[in-house]
Amino acid sequence: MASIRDVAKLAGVSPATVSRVMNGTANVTEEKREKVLRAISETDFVPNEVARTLFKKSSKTIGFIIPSIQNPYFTQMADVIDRAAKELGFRILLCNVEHDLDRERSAIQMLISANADGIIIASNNSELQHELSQCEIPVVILDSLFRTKDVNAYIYCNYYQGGMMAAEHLHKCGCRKIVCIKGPQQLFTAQARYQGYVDFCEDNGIEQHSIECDYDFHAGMAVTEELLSSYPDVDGIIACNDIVAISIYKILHKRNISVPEQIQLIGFDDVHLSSLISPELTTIHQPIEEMGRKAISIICDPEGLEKRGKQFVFPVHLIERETTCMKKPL
Amino acid sequence: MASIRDVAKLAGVSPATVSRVMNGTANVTEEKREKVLRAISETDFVPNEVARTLFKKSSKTIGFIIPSIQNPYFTQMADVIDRAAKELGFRILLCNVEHDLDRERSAIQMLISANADGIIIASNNSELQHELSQCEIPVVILDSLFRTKDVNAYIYCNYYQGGMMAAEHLHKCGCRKIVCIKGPQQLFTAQARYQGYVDFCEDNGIEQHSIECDYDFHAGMAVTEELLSSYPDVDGIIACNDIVAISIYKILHKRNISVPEQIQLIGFDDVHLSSLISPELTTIHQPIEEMGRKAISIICDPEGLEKRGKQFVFPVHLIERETTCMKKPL
DNA sequence: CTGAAAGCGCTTACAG
DNA sequence: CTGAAAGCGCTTACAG
Repeated sequence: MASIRDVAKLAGVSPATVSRVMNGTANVTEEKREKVLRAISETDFVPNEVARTLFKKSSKTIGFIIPSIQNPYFTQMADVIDRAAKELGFRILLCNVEHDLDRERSAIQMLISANADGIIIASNNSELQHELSQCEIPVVILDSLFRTKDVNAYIYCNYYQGGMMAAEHLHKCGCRKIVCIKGPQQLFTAQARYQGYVDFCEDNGIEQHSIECDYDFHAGMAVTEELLSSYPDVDGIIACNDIVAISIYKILHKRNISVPEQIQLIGFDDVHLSSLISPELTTIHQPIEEMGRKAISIICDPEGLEKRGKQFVFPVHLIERETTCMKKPL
Repeated sequence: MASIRDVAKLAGVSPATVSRVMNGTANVTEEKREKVLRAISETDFVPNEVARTLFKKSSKTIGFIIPSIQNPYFTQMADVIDRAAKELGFRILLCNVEHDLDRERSAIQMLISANADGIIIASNNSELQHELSQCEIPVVILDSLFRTKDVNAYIYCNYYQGGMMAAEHLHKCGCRKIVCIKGPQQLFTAQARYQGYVDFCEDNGIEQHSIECDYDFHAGMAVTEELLSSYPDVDGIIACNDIVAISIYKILHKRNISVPEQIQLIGFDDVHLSSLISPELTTIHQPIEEMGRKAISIICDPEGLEKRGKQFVFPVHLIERETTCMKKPL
């Protein structure tokens, strides 16, 4: 690997001059400029980003910490964030922590010590307050609401309303025994969605039934078995997210229970997959694209500074597809 | 952010001593050790990884370059690689390049200049030879076979055999008009699979029919429309991967064409999703776990050195599920 | 316009 | 055992 000194020597100039032509940070005589350029290409020189970062204290990198790389909600978000960051000259360092608190901690430490310029974290663990507070770079907390320093920004959707919408939709469609497969209740997203369901039921004098379930397909399948034996007369299911909805559907299909005729089903997130499977999933749409772009703008835009310490709540909306339908009156 | 000097000052020792107790790289009197440890925790000191990397020329980071984060084959692989790397004290830097050659180039440059300790690249672009050859760190090329330096290792499956197996299976199941939805033919994976199909057809005197299709669901859906109008009497479809198979199924389902009764369908990869959807997908299984672990061991294991420059070809096998079935003899 | 010098925050020979 | 010094590869005041 050629270093800046090798290039300088070959071009007959000082390292400072090489640096200046590379970065266009000062005028250099055309003659030297050309010599430098030639030397760079002859040596296949690539500046060492580590040294640069050490000096500048900025790596033009933003860490994105996600709880699971297997959940398409996060990979879609990663894709959006990636593109948005690239447009502004930043790159994304994706840290998959698989719901492990220790991995989450070490991801934060790693990002700080790697001179990341910001962190977007889709975590729900309030135990990270300490780690998150000691870091001097901007942090955007996605889908969660635990308190940290005031400089951090929060981005999430109106999950409560989403939960309500889901319940209301199934009710309107004629379901009489609606079971809510709620997500892990230590998670903000799951709590809020469930609370929406609960309040809708209370407001309308509807019985409440729920089972807790992790946000992945293994859990979804296991829970469905339990659901069917506990509530043999269920006719509407609210899943905590699309992946769980898909796994619920799988079990129903296997048992020859028809959807939506016998049981109606609604998901949450509206990941691409939800309209790819058959039948297409009725679900609550989250504006993933907008959320991701907002996160990046808070960290990378110069004007983003003003947005820190604030909460950005995005609206959700119902997407009616094929797993729900208006029941014909008897 | 406290630096090693701050800690040293507080503990009344030299920075060298602080470094020694942090890294356990030399004996330090118990007394000083304790002072240092206390100073570290009082200052919330986290060593700057960038400075460390600059000195050591190793970041304990391995880059994993993938063509698309939306394809679960790659996210499953990323998950495996991530875990395997972590076990050996390395971390993964996932670079999603979305099939863009420029992004691919810059990912390689970035990894080199970030002092990555190795690169695993699932790319198919032989134009990267130059970039890949100039780098002094080990490179593992996944799912591809373009020639680079001899020190690079290659990991892939017996795709040719997979293509044959798929054709053979549909033929055995009684399909008489098999259409191969082949992947982009500049890709090694796609070529080899298609060639397997072609050779099986030739060996058995079967007509060949094929349409090219990108490895994603948009392409899959578009191609299916074309397929159905060009081959109205098709009764067997070989998809280039599971995602495309799922999108093919979607269109068939929409057209009320029953699978496997009217048309049989087989995928490739055996991603988790393929057994999650309904009906479960018959597919060709790739040993993703083993492939990922092998890639990491080549880069991170001390003995991995000997494995460089070699090719590791993994076997595939047929997984019969619900989108194919033996037709009853007429 | 351009070079010598200092410094980013670590680590490791080198003395003692 | 421990500190002063040099150096990893850059960049940017500071002079000239």
